[in-house]
Amino acid sequence: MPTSELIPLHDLRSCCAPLTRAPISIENAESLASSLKALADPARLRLLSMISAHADGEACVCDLTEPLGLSQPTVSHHLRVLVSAGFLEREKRGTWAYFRIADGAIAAISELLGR
Amino acid sequence: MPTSELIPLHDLRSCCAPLTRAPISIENAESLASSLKALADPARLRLLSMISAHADGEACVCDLTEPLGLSQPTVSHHLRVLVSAGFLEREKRGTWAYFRIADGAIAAISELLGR
DNA sequence: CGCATACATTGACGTTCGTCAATATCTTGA
DNA sequence: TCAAGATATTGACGAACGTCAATGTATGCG
Repeated sequence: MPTSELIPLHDLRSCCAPLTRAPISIENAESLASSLKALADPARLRLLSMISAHADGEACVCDLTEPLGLSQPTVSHHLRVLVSAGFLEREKRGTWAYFRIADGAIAAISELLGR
Repeated sequence: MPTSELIPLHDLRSCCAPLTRAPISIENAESLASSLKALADPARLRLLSMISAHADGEACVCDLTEPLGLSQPTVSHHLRVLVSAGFLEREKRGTWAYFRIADGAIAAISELLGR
């Protein structure tokens, strides 16, 4: 099963109105739910937090595995989910894969929910 | 299994800093993930949207079942999840149960994520 | 009281999810 | 070219989730 690509967060943002104004469409509800689902896990929230608090705003898997307390495959899995959802960007430099927060991604969700 | 009560959203709000500043604690990550999980479902997002767009900002189960396209027990289930998470308030009037958006609930999540 | 209506609860079922051990792939350096 | 290290993928397993049919509970009305 290929990593199913989620709808880009920018598309969510372009959706008509805040959640609480007019009835959301089924398609938009599914898109937003997918994005929220990617965020709705303690390990992934901690990963986002750890990465953005890390030096230079980036971190490799090896920086994250031990402090998170999960196995390396599990960490890779969570990072992949976050990249697919558009919350992280991945850059391979040498043997290492560096992850950083995708600019504006979290703000997009935030705006969609609130006002 | 008794409806497990989630940490009140206000407590989430009081948490130290935005997600992207300092490493979030495990406890806070779990609280926030629980709240997000309650939101991360298409049916529940549509319910929130339909309720706040409904006349007087409130709706009963019977208003929601048919437009949502799910069975009455399923709708009740989703509403219970949203009430438990603090996104909805429930008021029983006669035979009907009226639901409305809990003031500031969504904004609390929104603020926690963004900026 | 007894029936109808509105909603909640229970129990079951298939699906999705989080996790790990094992293994595969890729990159660097000797 | 080979070995070592970093990351990704696969496969398996139990837990949690979304859904419904069936049933339970409570409220209002004759």
